[in-house]
Amino acid sequence: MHSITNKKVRTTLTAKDWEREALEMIAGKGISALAVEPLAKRMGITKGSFYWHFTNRDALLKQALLRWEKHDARNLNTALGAIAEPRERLISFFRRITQERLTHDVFSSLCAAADHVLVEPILERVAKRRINHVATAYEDLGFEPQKAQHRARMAYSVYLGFLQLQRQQQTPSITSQEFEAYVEHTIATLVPS
Amino acid sequence: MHSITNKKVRTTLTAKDWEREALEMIAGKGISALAVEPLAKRMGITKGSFYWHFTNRDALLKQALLRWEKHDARNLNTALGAIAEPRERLISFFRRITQERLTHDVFSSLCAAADHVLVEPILERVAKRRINHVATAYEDLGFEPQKAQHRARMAYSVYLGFLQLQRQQQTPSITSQEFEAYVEHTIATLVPS
DNA sequence: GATTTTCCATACGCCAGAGTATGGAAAATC
DNA sequence: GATTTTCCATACTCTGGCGTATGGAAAATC
Repeated sequence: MHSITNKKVRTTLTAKDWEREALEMIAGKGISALAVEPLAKRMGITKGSFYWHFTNRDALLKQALLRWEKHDARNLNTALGAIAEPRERLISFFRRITQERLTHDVFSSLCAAADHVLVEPILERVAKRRINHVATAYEDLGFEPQKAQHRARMAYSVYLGFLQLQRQQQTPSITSQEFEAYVEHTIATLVPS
Repeated sequence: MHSITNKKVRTTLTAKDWEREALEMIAGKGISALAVEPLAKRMGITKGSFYWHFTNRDALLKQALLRWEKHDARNLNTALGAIAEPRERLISFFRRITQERLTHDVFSSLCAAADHVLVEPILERVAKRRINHVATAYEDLGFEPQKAQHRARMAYSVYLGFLQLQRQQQTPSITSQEFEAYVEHTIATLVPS
């Protein structure tokens, strides 16, 4: 009944498989490209399967987004929450821009569809979570709560703006030293030494 | 032959009229909603007219985008280039975020479609133009060219991030004093006194 | 081993939007 | 005032994606 989670062996698909593939699709082509027939083709299967696992397209989207959000929240707490030194915590937050390809590509695609009914609440929660995370780091650095909140929102804006520029290819090559210099500059002006 | 540019009188439409309406549509519903039949309906007319003025949908989009870009470039030079004091020039740049509804709504919609083939080059040129504008302001403030460029890119990122947050309704009400405090904070950290 | 349940293939109907074809009215031109 | 151009309406076709209906094979259950 339950599928064997082996590779190579063609086994029956689960809803989780569809959600994973959906996120891949979103990361690559954006949420508007998340169509069930093309998705099925990518998985070497037909629609028939999909509509057995999900009631409709939005159901898949909803589930996939929730899965992504959980992953992101967990990510924030483990990878970043563990760092004690607040300055390091902030820097690591910005460094993460270049890590975790899939997760960030999905996020970038979601930002591009911020007005979508199913996407908006996700982005809202994620933003609140992340900004608060950064804000506490600033508080640990001695900022008063209000200032910390402002600075955090601003830092997060820089992050969002960076993603935007990345999508328009206005960002210097990610490996170049020019990019490194830029990152150094923004860190220097955003987190006080 | 040429239509009378009077109001009230139902006159024949021009390509310019279509472009204007297209920009309104883009500002309101995004570029993916720029469909010719709905657009025609909004103008109280039918497709037949459209395909007389344009060869296809992309032709309209292209023209509308070019028109918008020109307006934006002109806007940058007149409204902002006139300000002598560099600090004021920068501040005014950020203030403009809340001005010029239509122009900015269009820009916001374009950012959401940054990966579109026709949109990307526009955003690229506009970004380069705006960032350079800000960079020279920073240079006038005494920044060395490299630092000025970095700071400008960062400032522009803040602007883009703000637009993003605005699209996800994560921005405090535009009229509230909380918002004013936030703006003051970002200005304070972005432009040195 | 017969039956039920799980999972998927195939074949449909439906709809929105793109683009085409054609005709016709009104205005401009002669 | 006859003719040509402009500009638009109407009526199609075509495509892609959504969702449904139904049948069938394989696996699980009895």
